Amino acid sequence: MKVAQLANKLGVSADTVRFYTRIGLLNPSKSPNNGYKTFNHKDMVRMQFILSARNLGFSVEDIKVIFSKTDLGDSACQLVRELIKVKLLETEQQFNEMVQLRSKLSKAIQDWSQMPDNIPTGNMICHLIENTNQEDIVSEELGVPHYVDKASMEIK
Amino acid sequence: MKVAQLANKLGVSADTVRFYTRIGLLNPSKSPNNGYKTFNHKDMVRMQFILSARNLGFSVEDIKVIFSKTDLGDSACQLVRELIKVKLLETEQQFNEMVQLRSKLSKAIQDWSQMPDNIPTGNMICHLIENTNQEDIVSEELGVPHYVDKASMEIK
DNA sequence: ATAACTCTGTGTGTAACACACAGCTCAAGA
DNA sequence: TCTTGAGCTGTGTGTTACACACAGAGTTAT
Repeated sequence: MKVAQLANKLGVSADTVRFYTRIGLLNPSKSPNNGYKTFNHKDMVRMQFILSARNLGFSVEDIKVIFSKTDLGDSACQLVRELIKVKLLETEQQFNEMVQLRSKLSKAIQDWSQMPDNIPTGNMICHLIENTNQEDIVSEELGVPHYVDKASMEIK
Repeated sequence: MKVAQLANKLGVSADTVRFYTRIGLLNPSKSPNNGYKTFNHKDMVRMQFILSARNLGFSVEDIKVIFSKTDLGDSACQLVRELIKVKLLETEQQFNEMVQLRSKLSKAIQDWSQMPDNIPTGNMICHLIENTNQEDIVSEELGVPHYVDKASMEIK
């Protein structure tokens, strides 16, 4: 199999396949006559693994570390279990940030619909943004963030 | 005010101030004797605006566009209102992806705790990851994604 | 043979900074 | 006055996971 064939088969771009090869995640053999990369079944399994892991949020670096074990014949299961726990924590954090940002945005859209269009002055560039943030600071100081979506905090 | 003074005052790094200057968001004057950047009150207002806008999720590019209006003395309010609507849509999308990822991760952690540590074979690198994704594909085909957190879909 | 297409490696761009570095400036102490 | 140490400067590179561009070589169909 050549680059484009593997890429089509797995629904990714040829550039993606080249990228993973370039950084050493894939090691296809090279055709002796034209130098083209040649992928066999094991390479495809490897590529599928990469895509599955990326799908679960593993970074390319994570995958490198995983391969460094499995390429020695060792099980990566324990490592994978540890990595995914870290991933979940990171995701939780990002999730919370998204919730806050989302609330902030929708509140801003509401509030701003009532406010006039002001022209910039020496102290104020766009009062919508500048005043919005004033409020945020006050809220944070009081420990009462706006519009926190409690229901979305639990994992199901 | 010099770089570090402004940075300290607003709680960011000196590199951040230099970065915004480098890309043209800030235009401090230069001290004629030593070439140091010199920030006045207007520069500080500008920097505060940048930080507030970034806080609301505006990109540096967005801010450039906003300044291109306000620097001509025009109101940016309407533009800002439009930009934030786009931002909210993007955030919604990312939020949904986070929810799905989070569910996927926590489900994987649960499922994997029961599964053995296998050694890689020619067709399987880490059965945890490879089997997990099989399930995902099935779910998507059936249109029944795992563990979607309905409560977190509404904006409050 | 020629056109039309695919493949190759390599280099650059993306977002928003962080970090490094060589060299200049400056205030203070000995 | 000299030195020391801190702070400043611009510029270059690294970060993530690819996408895109490009010149040149290989392949396929007519």
